[in-house]
Amino acid sequence: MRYLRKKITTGKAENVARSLLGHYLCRKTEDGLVKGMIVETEAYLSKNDQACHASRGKTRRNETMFGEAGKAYIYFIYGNYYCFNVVTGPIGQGEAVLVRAVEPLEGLDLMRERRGYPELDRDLTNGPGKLCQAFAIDRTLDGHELWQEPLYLKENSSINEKTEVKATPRIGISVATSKKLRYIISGSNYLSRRESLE
DNA sequence: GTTAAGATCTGCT
DNA sequence: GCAGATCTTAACG
Repeated sequence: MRYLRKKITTGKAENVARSLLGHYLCRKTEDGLVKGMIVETEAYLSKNDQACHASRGKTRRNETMFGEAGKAYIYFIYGNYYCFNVVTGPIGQGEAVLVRAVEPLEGLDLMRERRGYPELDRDLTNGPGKLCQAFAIDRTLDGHELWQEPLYLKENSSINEKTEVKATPRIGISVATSKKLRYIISGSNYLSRRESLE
């Protein structure tokens, strides 16, 4: 298994959001390795997207969003939680993909410890704040290059060609709610919301 | 300096 | 299904 080719994280956020599904997110700390498969993402565009942090220009918080594709954009929200994004656009563009949920694969015990031993394994990582807790991701990793340790993307060379991807409205935003920029692996048991019938 | 809102989660009903 | 916790950020004065 190799590191994810950098070009997969480069391009229009909608396309990258779709492409990242099924690949792996890995996190190494001195406590060990944690690994999960990406099952849910959201695209945040730079233009005509009021929900995107970059839509009102560069600030100290969002400046990595305007940086190089393949870097991590991490921000703190609601007084308690971090959200993890992959920057996708060329320098100056301001687009990114929010990783909302992964399926836990390795380091389950470490995730349980960090998450306070939830009853169900899917509660380890089925939400942007939860997966950051399980993966020990915080602002110190903002701007980190995702093709090297200790936080990196790895290729899944055996993604099922028949994997069904669905696009739905994004979650938790109050503007631009009609755009279908949330992408999920249909049928996954590790999504942040139960798949609705559409 | 002050204030209001936020790409969420948890626990309770 | 819904309200409360919690505090950083950015917009405004």
